[in-house]
Amino acid sequence: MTGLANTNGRGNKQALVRDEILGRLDDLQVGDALPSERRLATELGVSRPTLRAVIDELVREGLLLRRHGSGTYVAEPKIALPLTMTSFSEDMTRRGMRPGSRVVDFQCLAAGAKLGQRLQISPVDEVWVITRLRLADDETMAIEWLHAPRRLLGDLRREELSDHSYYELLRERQAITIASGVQTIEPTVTSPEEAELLGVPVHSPAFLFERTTTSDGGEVVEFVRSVYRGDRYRLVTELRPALR
Amino acid sequence: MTGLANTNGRGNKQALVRDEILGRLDDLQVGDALPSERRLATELGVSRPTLRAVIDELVREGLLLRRHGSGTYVAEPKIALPLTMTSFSEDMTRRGMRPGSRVVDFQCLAAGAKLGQRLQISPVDEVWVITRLRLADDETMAIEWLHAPRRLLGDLRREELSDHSYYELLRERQAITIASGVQTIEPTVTSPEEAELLGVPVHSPAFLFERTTTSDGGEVVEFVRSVYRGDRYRLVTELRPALR
DNA sequence: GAGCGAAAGTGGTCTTGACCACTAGTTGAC
DNA sequence: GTCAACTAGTGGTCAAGACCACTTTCGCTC
Repeated sequence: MTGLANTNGRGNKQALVRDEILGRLDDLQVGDALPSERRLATELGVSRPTLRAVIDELVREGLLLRRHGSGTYVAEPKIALPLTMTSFSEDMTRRGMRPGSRVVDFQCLAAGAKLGQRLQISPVDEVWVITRLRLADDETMAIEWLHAPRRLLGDLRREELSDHSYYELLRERQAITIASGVQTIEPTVTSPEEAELLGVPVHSPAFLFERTTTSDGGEVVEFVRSVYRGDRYRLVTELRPALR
Repeated sequence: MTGLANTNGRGNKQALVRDEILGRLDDLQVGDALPSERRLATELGVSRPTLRAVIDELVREGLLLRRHGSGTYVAEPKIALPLTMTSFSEDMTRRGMRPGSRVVDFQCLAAGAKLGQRLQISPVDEVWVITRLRLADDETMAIEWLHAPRRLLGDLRREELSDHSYYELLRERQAITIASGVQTIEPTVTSPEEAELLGVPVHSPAFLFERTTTSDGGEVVEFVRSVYRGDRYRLVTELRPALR
């Protein structure tokens, strides 16, 4: 899935160490201990402060946890919590800001196992992956990666993306109407690639949104992953009467 | 407002430096430059890596921004974005987890200017400030600071807080019914105090919730500030038909 | 076998120093 | 007045090292 890599070719030692540690995490269970910092630093050929900086990141991201005097351990996964939301453009307009959107990349790929599962298609089926920036008053506020089964859109030209929303294209081409969806929101920190696109420092607090949307015929029509700047964003919820 | 301090008496150099910089920020405008790192380090009597660690935090929190080769500047404030939400206990129960709540502190204070404004009372009016932990299966998931005008609750005993929700107390004592509210959600990182209460490392990603709730008579009955663990939480939204 | 103290191991904090990469300001030539 | 080159300033990355504080393990004694 594009947008997830945290080593965007800069190849500095921190990035390389991070890759290495993430690779090792694949082979570990929750609760397993990593080698000690001194040992890992030696093994990976970096200084201990450099290693610690990377482990600091992974701890902040909830992947690792440290215990003073004991060790560094693989952390436990997350819990879900529900709520609802309106669209970016609508919100920006309501705030007297001019919403904008810019496609920075789009390509067609085989779905693969994970994305195939999310979209409920075969892993070999093709998927459009569209990378867009969401702007308000010409400032980048969010990055969005839209994944849509190719069979729903057929061949696609960049101009079509600029001139129409995905939902409009679905309606026009396939007579498909959006019915419902599920979205998750997590706090995160920006990767180097995300930081560059958003114009913020690396490892800044941010919102990570992931949304799976279903048509009224019951099929999954998109999976969207977005990163919203935490320095320029907060969510506001209108609370309903008879709060529990 | 309790819970905001990020130096909980540990008094290490990073905490002291952080206080000092935050103090200086009070006198600066958005866009103003801080003194250079080398200069600040000398002025504050710390090493440059130590200073940088603190500035890293403040950058992550969206208070400062750095430009390579240019300087460190006061960052711009945030934008709002709306949505809605259900209660902690309800969610935990739905997930097959046992919700719990524990009062760790409660005291009566004069509101002060800021809190007075939020609660629409005089700054000299008294306010109950109740600090609670929210637990699921005996693990702390969130910290909550409830601020309520004293005149709504009168004198309060700890057992009353444990045996009743605030809303029940309002109904019983004042015949007040909750009508609506506004809540904001931001990504943040945990302070040392919050980290200790939550049992997570300092500067871990977390959700910061702030909620102001109004009765059907139109008066503000509470201001609540909560920090939810980002490593054990994500928000899930059910999206409505006809997404815009 | 249990308990206690010491040692060894762990993470946490800080310093000094070096060097890289970027930006902004200054100066000189045209 | 403009432009290019240079310099000085900025942040960014990394290393080596020391020492503190906590936890775990081991060895010895009872």
